[in-house]
Amino acid sequence: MDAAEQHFAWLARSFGRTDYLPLTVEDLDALGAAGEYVDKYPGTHLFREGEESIAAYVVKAGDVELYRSRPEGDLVVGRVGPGAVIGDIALFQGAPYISSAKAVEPVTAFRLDRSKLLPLLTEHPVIAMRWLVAGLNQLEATQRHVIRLMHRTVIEQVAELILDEADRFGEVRLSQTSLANLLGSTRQTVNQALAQLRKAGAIETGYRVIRVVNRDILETMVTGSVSAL
Amino acid sequence: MDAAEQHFAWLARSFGRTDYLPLTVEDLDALGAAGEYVDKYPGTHLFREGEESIAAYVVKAGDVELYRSRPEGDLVVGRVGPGAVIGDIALFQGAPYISSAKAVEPVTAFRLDRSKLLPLLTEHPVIAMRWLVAGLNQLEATQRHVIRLMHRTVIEQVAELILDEADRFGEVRLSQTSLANLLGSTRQTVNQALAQLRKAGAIETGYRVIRVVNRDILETMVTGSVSAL
DNA sequence: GGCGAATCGTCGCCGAAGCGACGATTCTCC
DNA sequence: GGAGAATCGTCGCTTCGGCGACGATTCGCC
Repeated sequence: MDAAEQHFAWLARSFGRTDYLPLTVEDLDALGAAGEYVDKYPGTHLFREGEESIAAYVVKAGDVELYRSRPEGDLVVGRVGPGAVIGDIALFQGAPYISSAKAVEPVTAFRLDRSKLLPLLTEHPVIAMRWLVAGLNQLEATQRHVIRLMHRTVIEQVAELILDEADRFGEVRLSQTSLANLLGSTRQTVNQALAQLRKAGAIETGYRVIRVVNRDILETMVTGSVSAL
Repeated sequence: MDAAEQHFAWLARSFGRTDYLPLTVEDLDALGAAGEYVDKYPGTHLFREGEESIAAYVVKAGDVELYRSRPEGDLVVGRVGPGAVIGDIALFQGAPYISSAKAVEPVTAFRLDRSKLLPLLTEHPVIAMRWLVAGLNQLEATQRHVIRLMHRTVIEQVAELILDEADRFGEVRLSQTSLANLLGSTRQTVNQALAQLRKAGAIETGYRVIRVVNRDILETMVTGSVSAL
């Protein structure tokens, strides 16, 4: 295992990961040579809506929020973590970025410029297919997002989001305002839902943190099939 | 131009169409040889949620409705037309179909089996990239769907949907029930919105048809940036 | 330790929309 | 052309949630 392989091994593990599409060392080398790492502090942008699309990014660490600006306020269309590819839609359409990407944590991403990306994908079909799989995964997540938003009360949405976002300590480190943005709701309404869940003994709330106390209660709040992927 | 090329020329025109990814005759031949045409009557399924994913489809003609079943009722996650690729998410994930696909008009689609698809994409990078572009277009449409649904009154949603779906005669041939499903709303509420638009002189309504009378009024109903792609 | 900014907790009001109900209209098919 | 199914038009009731407001709590930083 040479240096490059080790350096980019995370790409092989997380980016469009599938068992039937192994990345060779040559693929990884080519990928690594076609871009460079960028670090972003929380609150800074990888790109903004309306800018000319010149690069796509593969997220290595940290969460990125994708949102679109509307006259009435920003609208979060997704929140993605390691392994996700962003900015590629606009890139392949040859159009300006259709959403803004903001780091919500310290983010490390791998940046691929348009000029180098197209030849790379043409010459390395496996990378193109990995990219495809990553895009389709994102599509699936967005469809789930739609489902989560439709025909459900805020308390159901909140319960499901907490189950999804809780880390291994059962904690969700988000302000209630961010939570509300993710659900397309308001802080006040989300707060009321949290109050109900708190009274039911399902969670505890604190400053920028929600702790899961009783997972079962949360799961029963989510009507219908919880694990119906 | 030989027979095969002519026969599959629609693929080159509609499927993940981009200027920088021309399909060669060999590409088209390979694509044509890897699958077969299927015809579906309105109301019949191309595949159903939960079934093992064995094939993906490229729609040639007609509209297909993608929906997921929930205990509370079906939820339409998208409606796609010619050029769209469906069923590929599950296929590449190696998981059961995550949504059902139902023909809402007479549909002709090109069916590609899993076993033939993977080698095809690996050997024809341009096809893989076209596929990728098609997937990303779908992702973009789904994001727009999210935006259309969030923080908007039903009348705004209805106005926008009518503008999107109207054919060249300014007619939308959908029952109000289907329309409501597309928007995740109810028939009654949609009907009320249509009544308002009718009183405003923007549309006329009939049995399974809505005629656009005054496009400008509709556009002013859609708050914010109409053409902000 | 103190000060300003961010976040949380909670009201009350009101418009939007889901839901059930019922009759009128239109289509389809025999 | 007639029967049954599908669709449309419209009420009224009720709940959900957006919105403004205000005070309490917590955090970061000097």
